[in-house]
Amino acid sequence: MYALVDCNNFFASCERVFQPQYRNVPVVVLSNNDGCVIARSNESKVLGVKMGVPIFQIHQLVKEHNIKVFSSNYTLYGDLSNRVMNLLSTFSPDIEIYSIDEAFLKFHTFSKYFDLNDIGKSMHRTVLKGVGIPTSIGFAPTKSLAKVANKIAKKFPERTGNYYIIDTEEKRIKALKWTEIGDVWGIGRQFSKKLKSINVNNAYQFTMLPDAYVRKEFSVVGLRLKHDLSGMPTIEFEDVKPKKGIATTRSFENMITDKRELSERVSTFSALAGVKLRSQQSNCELVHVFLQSNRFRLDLPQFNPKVTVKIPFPTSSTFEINKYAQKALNEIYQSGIQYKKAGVILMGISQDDTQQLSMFEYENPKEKVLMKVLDKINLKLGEKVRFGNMGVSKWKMRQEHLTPQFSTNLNHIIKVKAG
DNA sequence: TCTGGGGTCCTAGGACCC
DNA sequence: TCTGGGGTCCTAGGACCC
Repeated sequence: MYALVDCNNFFASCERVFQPQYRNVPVVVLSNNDGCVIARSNESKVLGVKMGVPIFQIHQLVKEHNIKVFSSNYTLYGDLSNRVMNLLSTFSPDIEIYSIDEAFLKFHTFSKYFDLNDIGKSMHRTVLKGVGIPTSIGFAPTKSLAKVANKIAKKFPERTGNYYIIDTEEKRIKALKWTEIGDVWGIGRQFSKKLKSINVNNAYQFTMLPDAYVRKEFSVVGLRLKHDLSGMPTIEFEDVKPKKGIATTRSFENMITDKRELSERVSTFSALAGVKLRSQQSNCELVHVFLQSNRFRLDLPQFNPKVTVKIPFPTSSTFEINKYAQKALNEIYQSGIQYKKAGVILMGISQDDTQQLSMFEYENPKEKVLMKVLDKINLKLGEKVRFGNMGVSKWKMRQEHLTPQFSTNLNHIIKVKAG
């Protein structure tokens, strides 16, 4: 049996952990630069706040209903996520951290030694008490069915006690008939449209389609999903794998035309991507750099150049990465365009322990050591060491509603008064 | 005025090889 | 008039996820 544990309205719930006064008021959390709504409390959902809407489009609603607005605080969310995952891993050694707010757990010998009802109740209680985050839990014999069970638990918290178990054929069929096709894990907008056009409106109907048809129209991905939903474990439980691509991309607060300014951003993106790369003990051989104009300003010329450049040897050094990223920027930059977004993506990733030595060119071995020291200093002191071309003009994201880093910064920790 | 960021996997088609 | 066949590898783009 698998369990899928999902934190309810995760970012919104995180903001409430240290600010209980917002527990019963509508809350939303915004994306970078305070752009779009990326998390909503139940109260906000009821008010009709849609996922992904630009906040400026709902100013009226926010004002009318006193919706509490937060800028995103990823340091806080990341830390609370770690705490949740640590608690969950005490329930089973087999845990797949699927995203910042979701994890699959595997239970091998469930019915003999454990009662899933006990486990479900206990997991919810433990995480709520230990971190302050409410969760929903779904149990089922396959991962996609655990997703379905989870949705039921989330939809009917009172009736289910925040967990739901699919452990019989009757419950499986009933659950699938209840699940709208567009809500199925792996069925997105396009697939859902296509399925509805042939009158497949729920998950059960999808599992009744012929294999050959599903394979042809929805590729092997769709076929695997069909089997998994039918009760045959097909979507595999996965161990932690190093990432195959590492991206650092940002929209700018304002549009940028100047090449030097772009070059500073690219340097910073290179450095951030380098840190992520080294933290998973990897090296990269390809650097992809892109620029984008403002896609919402159709009155302005649109230009979205991109290029991938090869580094002659695998490296994890910020110096090397940035050298080639700058080269890439030089290749694609055109003056006279107002750019709104840029990014650096590292690809061609290999692991430290499977290093191919290049015959002609290689990295200065001192760089590895230097980067190690640098990462340590920055971890300890918080981004004190910067590279020359990252520039001194410290640009800032718009974050007008940012909460403190309650759980990761000593200066932000809540003080409790005695007496 | 204002519009996110970071991933995965699969497929089709082109380049290239013998 | 007429122009092989069978592979591999790589990449861009599209679908999906949170």
